[in-house]
Amino acid sequence: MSGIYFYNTETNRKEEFVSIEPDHVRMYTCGPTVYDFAHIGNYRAYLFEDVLRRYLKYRGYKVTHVMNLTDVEDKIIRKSQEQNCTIFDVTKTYEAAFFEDLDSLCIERAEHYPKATDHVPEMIDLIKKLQEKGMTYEKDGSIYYRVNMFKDYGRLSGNRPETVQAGARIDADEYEKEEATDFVLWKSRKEGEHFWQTELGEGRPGWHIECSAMAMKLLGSHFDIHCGGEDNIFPHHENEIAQSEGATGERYVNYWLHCRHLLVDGEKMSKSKGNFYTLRDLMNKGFHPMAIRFFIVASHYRTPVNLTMEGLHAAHASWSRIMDFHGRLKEIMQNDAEGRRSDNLDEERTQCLQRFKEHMDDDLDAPRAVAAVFDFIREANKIMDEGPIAKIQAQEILEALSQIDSVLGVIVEEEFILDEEIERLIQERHEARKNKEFAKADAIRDQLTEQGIILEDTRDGVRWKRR
RNA sequence: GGCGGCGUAGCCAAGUGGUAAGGCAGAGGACUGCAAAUCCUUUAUCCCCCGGUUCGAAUCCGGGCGCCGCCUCCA
Repeated sequence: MSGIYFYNTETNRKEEFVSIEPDHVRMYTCGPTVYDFAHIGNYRAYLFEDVLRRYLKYRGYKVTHVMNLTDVEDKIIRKSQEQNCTIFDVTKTYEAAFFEDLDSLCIERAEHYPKATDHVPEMIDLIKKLQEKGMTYEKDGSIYYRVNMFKDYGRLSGNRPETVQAGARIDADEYEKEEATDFVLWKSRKEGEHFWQTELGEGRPGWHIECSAMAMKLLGSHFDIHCGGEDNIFPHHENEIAQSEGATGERYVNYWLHCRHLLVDGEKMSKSKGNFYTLRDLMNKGFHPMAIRFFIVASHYRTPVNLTMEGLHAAHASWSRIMDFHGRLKEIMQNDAEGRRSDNLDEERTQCLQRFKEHMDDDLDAPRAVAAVFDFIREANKIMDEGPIAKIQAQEILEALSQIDSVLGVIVEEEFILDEEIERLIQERHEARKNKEFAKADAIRDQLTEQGIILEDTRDGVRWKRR
């Protein structure tokens, strides 16, 4: 059987994935800077990574996944100064919000969420290693990485140091460095800023160093996969390679996977354009988090996704189709009647699972994998329309669906109870229908629809679901 | 200026040499008291444009046009 293929940013090719340790994948993904609520574009990256880790598990790997939390950085410091509080007061709020959002989106927890502020000693060690190798220089108490000392610089992004300088914007950093491409490893203390007292002096770490230090601490100096949004390719990940490999002399990461940005109405999200959405904003507009998840998860991670309200509505409809199918099977399981077994259905189920795997193996081609699921749903519905199927078969399909959903993560098993008032209305409508008082029955149905409860009359009685 | 990516129906989106998946929306039909759900039929003579290679290209090559991202701390 063929293996899994991923598009590696470093080689610009799809490559067969081979883990360093058999059956175990070690991956690092760049997490949020907890200075504000994350927006839906940020979650695209986390959702892509979630599907990646879920799929690796689906394919039998044990996954050790590390996602960092950047909790010391310019914007955090600025906010703490404005609000006259510590950086920790700022970060704890948004960190909590971040985890709440992960739960809303059914994003699985990574194995580790290291924070930068907890790993200053590790960063210091790494910087010292680079110093010993003569790859750094100091200016006014700050320490810089000398990019020219790393001959492989530019391997990932294709930006060679000499071309970066050509047309790049003028360095806006307040710190002094020799070459435009050099970057700061350690920032000397500034008045009013949070700082650490260390053997490198008083100051705080630069941004890139935290990922190298924490990744290598938790995953080793050479691991399998590193992910992030496309904007991380340069300079962040390029610099991570330079730091890590510069210090260890070993290869840092085998596969670099990056997702494209999520656009809003064709444009990059920004506060000034007013097209900036947090997950909470979209939920307040009435979108179910699973519809939002489906919208993103069913797109290909290497294609820019354009978020529109129309698109979200379509995603909700598609997701409902899956949920309806799931509900239909659950209902069969609960019915007393026993149906017949359909060989065709077995065939369709097997084929669906096979196609799902085949497409996900091909660089996580979710659009095609999802199409296979819809094909199956249509065929299965057709067979079930012809007559009841055997319970055991419904059970098998539910199991297949659950396997697929262990990757997509969009099926919610909510066993919620209707409150008495609604229960009473449904009963009242039932009576009205029996007496052919259709106007009254329809009025009740409309009323419940407004409350988000949809009624469907079937041969076996009324069925209800949430919008 | 440098690096990378994209351009397929009303919308979203697959397809990288063999004659256009899938979802949403729309239209018609079956079912229904009416709906909903479900099923059936239907919706691109054609894949941004122009050349070229080929028996054959949306798919490869060359040249345009348009759009997006990155180029120092934004996923």
